[in-house]
Amino acid sequence: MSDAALWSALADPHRRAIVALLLAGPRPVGEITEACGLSQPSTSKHLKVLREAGLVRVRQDAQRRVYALDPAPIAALDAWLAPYRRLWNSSLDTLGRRLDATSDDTPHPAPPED
Amino acid sequence: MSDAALWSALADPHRRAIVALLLAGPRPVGEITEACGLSQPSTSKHLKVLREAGLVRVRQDAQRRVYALDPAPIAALDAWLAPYRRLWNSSLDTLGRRLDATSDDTPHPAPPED
DNA sequence: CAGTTATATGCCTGTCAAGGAATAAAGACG
DNA sequence: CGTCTTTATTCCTTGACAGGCATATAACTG
Repeated sequence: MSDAALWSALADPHRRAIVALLLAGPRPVGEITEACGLSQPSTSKHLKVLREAGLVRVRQDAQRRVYALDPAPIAALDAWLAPYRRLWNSSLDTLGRRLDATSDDTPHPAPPED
Repeated sequence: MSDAALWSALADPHRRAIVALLLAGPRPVGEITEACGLSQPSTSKHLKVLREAGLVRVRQDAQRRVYALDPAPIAALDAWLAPYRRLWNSSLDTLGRRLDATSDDTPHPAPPED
């Protein structure tokens, strides 16, 4: 529940690396271990945290356990920062100029899309 | 710099509370202290972390220090989760949780794309 | 200047999380 | 059944961090 688990899970750089790796597709623990340069027990522990935060799901394949990303909690993150997104959108607008112009929202659809 | 500072700053619930409070507008330390039910030194320390993560800026007003949200780092967060957002958008599509059987050499071809 | 308000810092302590080594558990396979 | 493989768990140690208290710093006031 608590996005507390979500935040603290993603607070760790190794865990973010795992999540980023799983973005490319499901992986068994061994591959995650190697790709992230972690020890096997460490990987298992991190995966446990991610699992309990709901960020990953496991599928068992023989002795292997294939971990896959569950994007739902990240959607929660997205929801969390939604209010802030509005804020920085407007602050991009009024970068150096503070015009108390008319309340006519200038629809400035110039997305600096990179 | 490193979003490491950003993540670890936001990992703390009190700090998230402060950030959420500042979303409504700039506040001096005293108000933040009271609104979040923190002690004054604790508030100052949290604000220091937020400051070093670039999440807040200070403006000095007599003896008071008015803290305001800086939305830029949150934009970085948004950029971070952009790839995942695509993922959960598409997973909304495939509601019926189909776990792909990528065991041996499943070529993993065309998704049923209806 | 002394005194007062508002905020920041230092020190100390308890707590919690991470990493490493060893080991357990579960499945495959001769 | 014994063994190998893959992953999870336990124990232990260490380091980081938050909280509380006292105190320092800065700015205003008289």
